Amino acid sequence: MSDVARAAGVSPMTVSYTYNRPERVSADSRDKVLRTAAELGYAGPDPSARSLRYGATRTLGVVLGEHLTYAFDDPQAVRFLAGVAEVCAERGYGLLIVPTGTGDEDPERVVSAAVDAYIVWTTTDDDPVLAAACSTRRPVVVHGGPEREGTTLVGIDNRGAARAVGAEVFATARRPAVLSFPVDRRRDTFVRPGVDPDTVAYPVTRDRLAGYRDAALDLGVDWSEVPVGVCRTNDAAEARAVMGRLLAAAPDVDAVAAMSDQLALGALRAGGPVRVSGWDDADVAREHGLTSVAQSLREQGAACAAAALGDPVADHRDAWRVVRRASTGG
Amino acid sequence: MSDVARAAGVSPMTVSYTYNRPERVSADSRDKVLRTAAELGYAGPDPSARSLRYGATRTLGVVLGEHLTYAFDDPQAVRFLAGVAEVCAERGYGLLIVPTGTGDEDPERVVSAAVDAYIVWTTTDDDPVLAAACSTRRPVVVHGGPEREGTTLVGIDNRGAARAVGAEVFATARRPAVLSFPVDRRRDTFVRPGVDPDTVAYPVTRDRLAGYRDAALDLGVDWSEVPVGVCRTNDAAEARAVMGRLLAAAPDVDAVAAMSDQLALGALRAGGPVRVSGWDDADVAREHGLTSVAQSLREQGAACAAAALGDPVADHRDAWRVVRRASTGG
DNA sequence: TCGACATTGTGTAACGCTACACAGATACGA
DNA sequence: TCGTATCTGTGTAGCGTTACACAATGTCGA
Repeated sequence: MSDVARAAGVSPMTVSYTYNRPERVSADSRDKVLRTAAELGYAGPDPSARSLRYGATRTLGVVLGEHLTYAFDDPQAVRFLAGVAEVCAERGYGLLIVPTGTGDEDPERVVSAAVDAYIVWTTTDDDPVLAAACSTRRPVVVHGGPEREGTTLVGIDNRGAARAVGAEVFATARRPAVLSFPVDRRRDTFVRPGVDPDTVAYPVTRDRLAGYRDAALDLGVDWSEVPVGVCRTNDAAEARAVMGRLLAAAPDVDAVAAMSDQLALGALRAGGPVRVSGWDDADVAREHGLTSVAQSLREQGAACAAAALGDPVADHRDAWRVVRRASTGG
Repeated sequence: MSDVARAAGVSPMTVSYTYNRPERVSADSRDKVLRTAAELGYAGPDPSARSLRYGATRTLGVVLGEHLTYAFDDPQAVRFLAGVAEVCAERGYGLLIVPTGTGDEDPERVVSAAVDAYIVWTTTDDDPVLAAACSTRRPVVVHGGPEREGTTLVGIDNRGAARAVGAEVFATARRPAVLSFPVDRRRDTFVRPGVDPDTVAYPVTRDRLAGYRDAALDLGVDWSEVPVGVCRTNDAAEARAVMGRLLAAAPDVDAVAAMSDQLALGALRAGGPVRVSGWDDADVAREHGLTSVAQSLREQGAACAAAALGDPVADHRDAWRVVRRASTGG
């Protein structure tokens, strides 16, 4: 910048004003500065220096959990991101996907991201990256959970919703079952009856599991007899395989509550149970006549972004409803 | 930082070394510094200042085109992003989605993003944002096109691929048709016969259209008789509607080459033509037995990221193949 | 002719950090 | 006892910018 100033025969401040407050500078100097800048290949103030000076970066950081790679494969996460991106674009904020690799590296690294606030996608209670984000004293908005002092939480009442859809899908069942997201950071797949919600590290998964258990108890079903199939990723093909194992272990299962439409689709394809419910009411649910818990992740993403930027956010706890379709008898 | 230094009774440099070269500092001072930092709520060096000092941000910028919102709705773009994200996560780079709104605002704003390099998703020849990115003198990698002096281009030979799949889908057809992406930034939808590829502003769309025309000419079909349906977004529902209009105008159409599997799916659902081909070989193509041009956008995303970071990249021009399925007679 | 006021340009200082060169202390073999 | 090497801490300078206060000019009405 000082080169440009020298070459144009003005002071650096004039150059600065040319870019930031063009009206503060005479048309003459402005033209001269811009011409000189073009000649010298100067493309405007350096963003890092500017952020340093301003104390703000006009960028939101999104932490997508320990496996960034899964995030883009998960249509839910993508819809959520779309909501965040929408608000960012509107306000001219950048959207930084914070690099988190295998989860083994130093979580403090996340704080080396130049952002004004963090949005954290559903994670575990003990996620070190969440802790690191909080330690920066920048605003932190968490989607789904965990709830944490000093952060804003955006999400629905997963337990209540699970109970409601569970009542629907388990209604006439003799042997209900559940298809679940991972229960801890190791993301093992397994099938086991009566998984205790309290042992689940992801708050969202924990709440949904507890809600399904509520529904089972409401119907007088012994939870310890309810097989739970845990899938590593939110993927229909994997869910189908896990469902196969579940049916091998408990062939009389005739109803499955799944934590996503993708998992539910896998259950349908495994060809076993009569009644199936999903979650999120994605296109795929509509196409396959799947009973599902409708919620707008896009809206929640937008709400997270707005909250991160300091706007007051509406309570989303009741922003869900059960959509009944053929997969639970219409 | 200087506060911490003062409180811990050491110099700022010692604090700096504590974070950046812990081994350069005695265990005593290190502990003292970290303890003091924790007390004062100091969470490590400020990223902006650090970038300024280093002259690098360890962040890659991705420009998703004039309508950020569409990008996340487009499964192709998402897969591409997944590839970029993968490389970023591996190397500890952040991935910044550069805010581009309606396209009306000052394109120079993109250069106000603190990134080390830009990756530009398929855009038009005259995209002002691309120009702005180039003017920063930071490395620019373009996916798909346009080709531009001083930038790296990653992408397949769209014309060749379109010609090949066109030969397949048009083979026994009496009246071929095309379902296309938008032809310019206005993104109008329309149906018109013989759209001239040279009038198309998006290089990728232009090349594919030219390839389809090549295929038509190879079969002795008069291009000016070939109806082209242009869709605003990469969405099956919209494609179905456009296909309906196309069939209304030309009911004898019996083969459709579509520029994506989503568009092809829309064509299938419109229930008209016998032969249909898609593009990208997504899950949806496999499920519906759709002949498609297979290419790995994820790999191309990864290649773009690698190129942006200065790695030499393999040529992707021939990284495609036609997958024949039932939709063109097996 | 003078002061009040608007317009335009400039210098200083600071944003928070780290490369570099150097200083003091300690250890060790000769 | 001395020189040399190693370890640890510090000061300076500068990365590129902009807020702020001020100076230099021009404009205008009284």
